[in-house]
Amino acid sequence: MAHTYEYPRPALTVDCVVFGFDGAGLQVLLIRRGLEPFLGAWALPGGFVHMEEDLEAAARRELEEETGLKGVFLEQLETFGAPGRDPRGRVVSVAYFALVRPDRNPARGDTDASEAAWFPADKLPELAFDHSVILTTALERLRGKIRYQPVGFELLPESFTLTQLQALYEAILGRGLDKRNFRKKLGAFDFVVETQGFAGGSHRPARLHRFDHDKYEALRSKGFLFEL
Amino acid sequence: MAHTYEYPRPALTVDCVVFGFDGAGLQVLLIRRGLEPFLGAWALPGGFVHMEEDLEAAARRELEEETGLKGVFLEQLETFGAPGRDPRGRVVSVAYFALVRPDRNPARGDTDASEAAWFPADKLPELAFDHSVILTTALERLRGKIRYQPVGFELLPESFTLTQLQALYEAILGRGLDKRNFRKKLGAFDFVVETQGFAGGSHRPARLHRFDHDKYEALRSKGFLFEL
DNA sequence: GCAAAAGTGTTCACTCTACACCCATGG
DNA sequence: CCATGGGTGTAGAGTGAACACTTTTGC
Repeated sequence: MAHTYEYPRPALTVDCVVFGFDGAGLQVLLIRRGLEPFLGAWALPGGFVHMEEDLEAAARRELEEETGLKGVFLEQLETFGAPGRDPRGRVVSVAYFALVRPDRNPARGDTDASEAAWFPADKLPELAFDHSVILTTALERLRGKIRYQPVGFELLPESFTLTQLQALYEAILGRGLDKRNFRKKLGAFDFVVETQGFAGGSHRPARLHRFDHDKYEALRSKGFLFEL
Repeated sequence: MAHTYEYPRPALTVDCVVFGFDGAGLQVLLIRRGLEPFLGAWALPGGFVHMEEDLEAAARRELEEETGLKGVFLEQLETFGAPGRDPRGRVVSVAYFALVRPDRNPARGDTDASEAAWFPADKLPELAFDHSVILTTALERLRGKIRYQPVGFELLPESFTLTQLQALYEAILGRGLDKRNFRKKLGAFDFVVETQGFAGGSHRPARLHRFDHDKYEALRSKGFLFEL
């Protein structure tokens, strides 16, 4: 069991593209850098991978340290390793993308620390390093993925109205959808089920629904393909 | 421009899952390891990333060094970094998948060196490290990808018969397709065009076709979605 | 009673699927 | 002339898209 590899090694980081949904538009969680380089610039949350630490675990750890988020949906996106992407030297970054429900979101409305903040996905500031590239990649992935996998539910509260769900799809896909067709298609899948609750407001209350993960898994394992 | 990061760092490698098509089934190119650990075992071609070397460049370099292949279709797959995946210590591997045309394939039928060999994708030997996991991931990705992106052409010669193309799709998707429907759908896309050539054989010659990359790009940029 | 959002069906066009026979060549 | 794979069309079912009005609630 030799201690091999006495070559110089690139440094290894993880970065997270965190998406949220505020009811109207898709949002991205950024942090303000407190260190050089790019001190004061906005950047994706992330940091160095420890020895003996799994990559996804590193992403979750950094996410919690820098934004307080835990237990979110997280999936590997792509690894960015162009020489020169970090002015300090060779740094390779494994990027993840995360989806956060608005109800378990400590950073939302966070004003005491100007360290983490949400930005509309279509109106982002300049970012440190190559983080804009990573972000664009993540957006494309999300747009592609939402069409054939039920990831959208990770951006809504546990129970939601069908109008909210439709607004989410419209925001991500960037185009309007027909209300009756949208609901008809959902009706065909039985993994979106009614709850007993209703949402309030100055108008007719909307029935709340939830995503039934077990029913979805049962269907999917039978070679079922979701498509919206 | 501090020389920061005096932490211990994981070692970084690239590994390539190389797919080929022999006219009947999907194949994977493996190499026999000449070093410990797993000496003599079959493994994915790959190796260490140099400092100052782009990740994809590293994958291409290793591919050429170990199999002689160059200029192939190559795309990043996923990064595997579980602690313990390499008995020598912490090694993180960025996996790529490659598609090679049978006509520019030096390794095919290679018998003098028992170093690289093709295996049917559904009948693989035990592999070193976690390479079986990587391979399974690559297969899933290929199956998913071929349905909405014209990657299949990267596995066929420059010009091919429609029967060959259909056989390829059937091999990857793992089910039979209707000949008339298959050809009807291709006819609707005008990026598969007739050439003047014919394939020989003891029977009626088949018209050769080719993939028109420019026409495809023109369509795709207009928001066109390929689906087979 | 009015403003605001919720909820609900039908028709038409198009796409997908199933299906069987004649054609061109080499031997 | 026969064996082998190449090449072609149609009908019926299913799916996707367009489209407008009634209901329920708070104020």
